[in-house]
Amino acid sequence: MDAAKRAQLEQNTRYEPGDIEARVFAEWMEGGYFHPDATGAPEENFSVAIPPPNVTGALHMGHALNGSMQDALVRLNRMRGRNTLWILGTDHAGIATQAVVEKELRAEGRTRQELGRETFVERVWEWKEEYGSRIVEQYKRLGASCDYERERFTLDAGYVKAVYKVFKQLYDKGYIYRDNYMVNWDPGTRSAISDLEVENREVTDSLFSIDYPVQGSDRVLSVATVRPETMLADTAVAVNPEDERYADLVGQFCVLPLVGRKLPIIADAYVDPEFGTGVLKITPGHDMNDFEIGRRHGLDEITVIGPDGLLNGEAGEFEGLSVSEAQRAIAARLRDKGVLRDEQPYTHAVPFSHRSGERIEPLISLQWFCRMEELAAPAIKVVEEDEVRIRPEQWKRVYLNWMKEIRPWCVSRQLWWGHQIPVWYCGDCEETIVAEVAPEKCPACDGTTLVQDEDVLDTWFSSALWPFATLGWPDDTPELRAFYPTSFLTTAREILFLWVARMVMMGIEFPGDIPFRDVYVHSVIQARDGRRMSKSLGTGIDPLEEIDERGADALRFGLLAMSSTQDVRYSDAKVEQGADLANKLYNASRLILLNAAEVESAPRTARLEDRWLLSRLERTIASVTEKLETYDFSHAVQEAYAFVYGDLCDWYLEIVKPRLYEGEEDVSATLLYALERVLGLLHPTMPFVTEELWSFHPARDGHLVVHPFPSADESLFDPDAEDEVAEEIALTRSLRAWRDLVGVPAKAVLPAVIDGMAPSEFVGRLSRFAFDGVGSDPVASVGPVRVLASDALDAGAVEARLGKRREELLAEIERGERKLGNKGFVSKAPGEVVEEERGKLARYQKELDDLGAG
RNA sequence: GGGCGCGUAGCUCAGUGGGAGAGCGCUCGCUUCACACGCGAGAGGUCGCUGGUUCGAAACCAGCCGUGCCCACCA
Repeated sequence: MDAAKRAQLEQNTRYEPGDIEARVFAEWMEGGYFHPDATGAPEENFSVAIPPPNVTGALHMGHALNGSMQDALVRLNRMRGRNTLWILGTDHAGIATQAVVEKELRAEGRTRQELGRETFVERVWEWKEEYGSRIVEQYKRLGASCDYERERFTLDAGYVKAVYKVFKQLYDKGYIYRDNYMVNWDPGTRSAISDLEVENREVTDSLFSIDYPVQGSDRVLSVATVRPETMLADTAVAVNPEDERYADLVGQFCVLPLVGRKLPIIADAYVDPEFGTGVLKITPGHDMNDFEIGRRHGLDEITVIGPDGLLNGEAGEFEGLSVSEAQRAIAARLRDKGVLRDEQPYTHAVPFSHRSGERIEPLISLQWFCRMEELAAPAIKVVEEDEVRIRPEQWKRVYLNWMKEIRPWCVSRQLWWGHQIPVWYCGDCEETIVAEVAPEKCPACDGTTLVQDEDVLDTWFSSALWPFATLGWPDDTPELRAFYPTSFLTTAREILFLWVARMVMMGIEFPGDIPFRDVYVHSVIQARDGRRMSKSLGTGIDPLEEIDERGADALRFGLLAMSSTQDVRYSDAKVEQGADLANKLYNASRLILLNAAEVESAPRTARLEDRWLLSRLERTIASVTEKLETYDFSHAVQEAYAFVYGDLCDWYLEIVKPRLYEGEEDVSATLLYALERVLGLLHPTMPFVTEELWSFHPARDGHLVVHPFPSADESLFDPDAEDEVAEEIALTRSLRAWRDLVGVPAKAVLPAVIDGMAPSEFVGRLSRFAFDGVGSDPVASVGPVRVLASDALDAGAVEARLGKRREELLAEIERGERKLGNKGFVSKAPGEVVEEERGKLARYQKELDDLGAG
């Protein structure tokens, strides 16, 4: 350590992450540590594809947690010498990004329609160029060791190539098809959205009962509906085939009130005879179930609600009304006609758009779909057989249940921002051409009036290719050969279906191998009050503010420590704990580095206390490492914390201070060794402070980021030393507690004698007892220690403490005797448990005897 | 309607068959020459309720109460 660095350590008594983090990160980037060569095989390499954040986004706590977990494993493996690649990039996020830019346009008083498609898309690209890199910069603040030189975007040229190739191949296999089908229409974005983008909310509507007269009869069928406005599109009335009440009417007709249309009365098992009157009006144009019933029975499909959410020309006099206006108007008309039999409040689940928040309008429209059964089959198999391991285990079942009931995926979106569907229609001969690149002319008629499909693909269609498209697929790139399949994926459970499942399917279908070996589904960090962290609720906590305030290491430690298999509330205390740990490491390092003799960092085992520390250290390394490897981040970091605070700082450093100040070589070597290993152990989770401290370490031969990760040295495990020192520590604590409870002045050194073998020197020093046996009569016992009378002792307090201890012991002895007096316990409990109980009883009995009768 | 969780110290959470733990907060004592973002000590819990299994239950089983999330085509 040169003089300047030494002065730096001497002067600053606190760890200040602010400037250090930026400097250390710059050193990593300069060193090129995050940019591996594309060499080696995937089995020996380590690679991760980051869940790509939306370009519209800013780093939120979900990213920060997810990033902390990935970085911990990426750094661990990089330190282990594996060729390690962490790919990052952003997602074009069709709807979300288009919405942001449209909002900007609105503020200028313009619309995207005024601009036209081409200009609008250019405008979104400009927006992306200006703001799209913000989130990547924010990942750097977190310390994420991604390969920033291999950044990808789901709309960059190579990616488009991959998407088009996939579309074409799926089309050629017959999986992708175009059909008039009922979709979830979002009037807010005026686009179809997939089932997964729909969220159901509890809503209280009115349940109307409307009388439909049976033709040529005076009977009426009363039907219940929450959507009378769709009755204009009714094309049948259905009853359950088993329902005897209506058996005679099946095959006859009703008359649709207000419209006068003849509606066949059909029988379909979907109808629940128990619900309402057991009669269901069928509106194939505006209800998902009715649509399916309609297709089964060959019913007409009438559309009365347009894509704008307004009633169309089919609605006659109601044309132009909004859905809710139409509902009121129609209900009023039905009331006038005396056919509105009943109206009741009714609470049920109603689909809403996850995107716009508007109520979904099921509409029939011409869309592109992808059938999923064939793609799902192998994706089910690999998870069932644990080739792809989903952890925690419960999410494996959730994945499989969903996959086994998979439905066709509506992949087209009526947007402008995204991958425009690679389908062209010939204006001359009506040929449909699906191609990976825009065709020059129609292959059927050589016509050149080709028009590309207006729609774009669902954003998740391109995200599904992420793990391999980012590595250069479909080209046979060195990256693909070296890093695919990737090693693992961390994700929030909300995108298990939306993204993870689809990556598995596409990975198997295209590059021909699973996209990752392990999927770890992490918990969700909620706001401090237990609500969802969300921008719109105002409950979000900004990771960048936390980093500014307490440092990236503190935030990373905090997030990992609070993470769990269940959702948890954000805990400032855990982040604070991380900041405290960084400061503790810094100060422990100061103590060691400024005082150690000039020796080589190495374990020295001549002395008991050193063997104890080394054994504790190596066990901690083994345990923390094992927890990191099994995604148990929370216990990993908390265990490391406990070692640093407890074993290392509270005990070992206090025990060896005299030796350290003397510049003794054994303790210097051991401390340098322990520090080196602790910094390495903590580097994956707290990279900045550990890298910074490493820069002061005499053993340093390069950056810690590529220093070998410590591997537990079992030859240093020493159970005897651990037991022996643990006992001495326990004795020290009892002595300190006794002093405190008896109210001995803090500085007073109490004379005492001790039974049996003399304990280590530190017991007396750290408890401020002098075991030299001079003084008067013993006045109290603490374990094997006889405290002698002295001026510092208050006789009354000593007596009170003695009495209290006696009571405690009597209670313990009673408990032990009761337990050992239980015949069932003695005969059925394992022998060692019984023995342990006997031992405890004997110890308590002895302590009581030593205290005297009082 | 189905599925999955959760209910442990004032707060946030660990603990999954042998004497209740951590961090924060609280109380008391320490300006001890690494750190007052510190050190030492302590108080605080019939482990949601009721039954059951067991020599032994916070943990396993059943029921109930409370609470959260996911999935779902009963109008």
